[in-house]
Amino acid sequence: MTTRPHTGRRRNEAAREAVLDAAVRLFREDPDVTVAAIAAAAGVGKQTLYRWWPTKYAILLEAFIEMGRAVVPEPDTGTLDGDLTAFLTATFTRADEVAPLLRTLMAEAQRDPATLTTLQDFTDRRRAVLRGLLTRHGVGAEDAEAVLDQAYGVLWYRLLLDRPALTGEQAAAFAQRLLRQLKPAR
Amino acid sequence: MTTRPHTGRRRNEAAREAVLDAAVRLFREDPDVTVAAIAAAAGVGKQTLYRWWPTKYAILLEAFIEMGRAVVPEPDTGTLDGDLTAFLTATFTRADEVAPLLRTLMAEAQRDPATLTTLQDFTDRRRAVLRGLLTRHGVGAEDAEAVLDQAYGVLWYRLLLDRPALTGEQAAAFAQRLLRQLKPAR
DNA sequence: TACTTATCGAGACACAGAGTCTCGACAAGG
DNA sequence: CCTTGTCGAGACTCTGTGTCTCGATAAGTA
Repeated sequence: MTTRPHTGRRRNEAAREAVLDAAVRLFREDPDVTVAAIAAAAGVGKQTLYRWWPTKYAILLEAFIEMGRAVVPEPDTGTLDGDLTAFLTATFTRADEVAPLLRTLMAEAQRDPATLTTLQDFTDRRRAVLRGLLTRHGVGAEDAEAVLDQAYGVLWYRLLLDRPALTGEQAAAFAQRLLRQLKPAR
Repeated sequence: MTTRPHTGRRRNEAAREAVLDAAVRLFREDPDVTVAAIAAAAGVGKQTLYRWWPTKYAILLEAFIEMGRAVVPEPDTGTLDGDLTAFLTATFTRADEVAPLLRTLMAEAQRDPATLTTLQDFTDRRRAVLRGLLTRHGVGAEDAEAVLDQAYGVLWYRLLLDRPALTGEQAAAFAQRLLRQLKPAR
């Protein structure tokens, strides 16, 4: 079956960006924004939202993933210690800006399987970056997975319980702890 | 101002327990149960629910806290290694039973400040138990707090992203990791 | 140019669930 | 017996979701 060539009016890219923008802005202040409010803020009809996204959370998720594409720290200081410290301090200190969005997305993931799947994909990609950093420096697979769980575990745990994110110093100390627990064998 | 002695019909304890029971049972299968469904399952009028609880999540939270009162493992094997291993294996392997309830409560805590506060209290009490275990064996405050964050961080992180809870062996290995990262000074 | 197709903003609409209100019945104390 | 507060039950309002329809518009095709 060959795909029929596209006909008709094309999707309005400006409208798409206005919607993503409005969603991020409004969700930041109120996790319970209405679809109508997002549409109004974007200067768009409600049907335009439902044409392209299944729920308002799918809008937020898409916007968030596009935002995150730019901000993936991948330090290369030459040492495991230096790279891990740089990665964790950058990750933790930047968490506060996006905290309300992440909290909303994680909450929605608990009731909507589709959101959960997409959020899992997102977290898996973040894990992959840190995993690459670790294995590049010779950390074994078992050690690496444990460090991943602990690093992102602490990040999300504090985030969701509304505890302040780790400061730069605390994140650096955390990195030292994680290094100290690696299998002595390596 | 003295409190006026109570008059009128007293609260029906049987109804209260039926409501808590029904809430736990229904929330387990569907995070989006309606208030009407809980009332019907408990054989109770909706107004009875609203008279005693502000939201359906408050019902679940109260039921959950009562449940949890019975199940607080506090091992005493004599060694830090033994106690921590026992505590973590018990905590992680029992997490699956209550996973759907915890996920629902954490999700609600992201939008309702009152639920967040109560959930914080709950998690603080759990932290206190593990903290007591650690300090009893001479672990320093800084080390202890870091271990608490990591232990409960990993638990919640895997729970909320719908990853399988750690098995007994994995939890034991996790305990060893945490011990290995303690400040060498002690 | 004319025709076709799919999008656009806007708004009406149906539907579901939260939360309030009222009712007559009932239990406990004065 | 009288007052008070709870009980189960159901009607009711209100808000937000999601669908449907409308005329207008943009893009490709004949």
